[in-house]
Amino acid sequence: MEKILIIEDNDEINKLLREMLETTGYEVKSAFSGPEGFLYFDQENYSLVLLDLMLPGMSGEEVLKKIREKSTVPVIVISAKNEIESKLDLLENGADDYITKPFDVREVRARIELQLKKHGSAAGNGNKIVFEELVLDKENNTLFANDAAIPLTKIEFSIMELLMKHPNKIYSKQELYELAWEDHYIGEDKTVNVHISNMRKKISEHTKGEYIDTVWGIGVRLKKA
Amino acid sequence: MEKILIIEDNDEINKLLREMLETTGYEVKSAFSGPEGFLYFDQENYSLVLLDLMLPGMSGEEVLKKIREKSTVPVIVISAKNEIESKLDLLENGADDYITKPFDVREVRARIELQLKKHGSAAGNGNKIVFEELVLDKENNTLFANDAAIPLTKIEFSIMELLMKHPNKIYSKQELYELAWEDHYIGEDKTVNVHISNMRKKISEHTKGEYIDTVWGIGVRLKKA
DNA sequence: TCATCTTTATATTTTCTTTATAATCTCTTG
DNA sequence: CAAGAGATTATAAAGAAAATATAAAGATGA
Repeated sequence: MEKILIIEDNDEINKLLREMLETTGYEVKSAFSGPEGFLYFDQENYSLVLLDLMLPGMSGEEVLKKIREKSTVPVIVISAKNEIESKLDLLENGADDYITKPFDVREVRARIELQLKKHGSAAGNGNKIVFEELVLDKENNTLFANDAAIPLTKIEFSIMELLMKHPNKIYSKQELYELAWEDHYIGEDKTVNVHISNMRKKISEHTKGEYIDTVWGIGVRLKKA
Repeated sequence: MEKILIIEDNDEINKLLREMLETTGYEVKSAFSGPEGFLYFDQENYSLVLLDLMLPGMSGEEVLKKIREKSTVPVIVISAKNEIESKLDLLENGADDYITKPFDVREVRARIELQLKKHGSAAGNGNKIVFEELVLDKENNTLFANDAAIPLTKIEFSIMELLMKHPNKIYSKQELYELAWEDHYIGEDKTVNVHISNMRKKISEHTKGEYIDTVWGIGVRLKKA
């Protein structure tokens, strides 16, 4: 099912959109401030984001910018007529469409469906984890780096899944071993090292920066280049 | 250091409170909607919560109720005079104190300090230690000085952790050696000196004052510049 | 057999310790 | 109170040790 994120601080409008979308058959998450919205966005994969411009905590423009640093998910901006007119450059700054208040819910629905179709419904649904240039696809045991498919073996996938689920968290080799192998650690970090090394080699053929970062004496983590 | 959570959707008021509290020496997290606030609350341990009543997404009353299902953390409600008068029963519903808008920041501070003292400041919290400009993050083995990340090695981290856990306490080199190395002291203070020196160098690139202070003939301690 | 995983062996990198020398402080003494 | 000896600490740089990287050979299992 397609998941849609609504970031809108006005309770009534938020609720209105939410009910319309849920009736239509989407799964909906509501956020009521800029930071809250971005937080949800960062935690899960959404098929589309509805974004108000006037938000407490962080403006819609900022939210859009931060989303665009990470993802190409369709974003539809919603805002008052006068706000949007001065900000038509939003479309250049990463928004895919915009809707002015007051709006007709049917129009909103139509534009959402258009965007979803346009974006090929292929994008971020269910079982994919995204981090910067990397997309881990659970269905195929495959890692995509800038759309280049990198096949991973079972253990490689387990390790990568852990790293990508919690980027920036440092995993000791022991943790990786126990979690990826589901076995007890017996002082064998060498094997882990080999897998890491192999993955680095594969990944770096398709990316600019390095992603698997060694923290000497502690472990490894996923980190932006 | 005490961490305080502000849940207030008005950007200006949020900022005002935040700046006042940070100046006073608290670590502050700002939320701008009800759900966002509760989410933060659920993720970390805070010593105190400042809660507005009129919030998008979830009312202050609801937030308070959900907080009380989980915690006895002191909550100070902030709201407009007329709102609060009709809701004096808040104090019965879990709030520890209330402040009416417009407020004097000094009064807010006084009430916060009162609540913290009352509550014994006991709350065992997460994995960051803060001292002045410095934040030691256990997750990343990293020291932040004014938000600049300073990577520490394993031993450096151990030493810094000790110093930051008990600022102003003087550690002899022997103590540092035995605690950081988990080994017995064999008359070698030179190594400790080198590590201290290296850390000072790294830190001073990002801070104004010196933090690691030598007490001649006794040892070293963490001390504000 | 084939692909994957593990082990082995060696190279590389980073960190830790030692060494050597300079700078700083304390305390004595005139 | 100033000067200087002796002790303590600071720092740079070299050497030793530890941790990790990688290639390639061997083991395992469908």
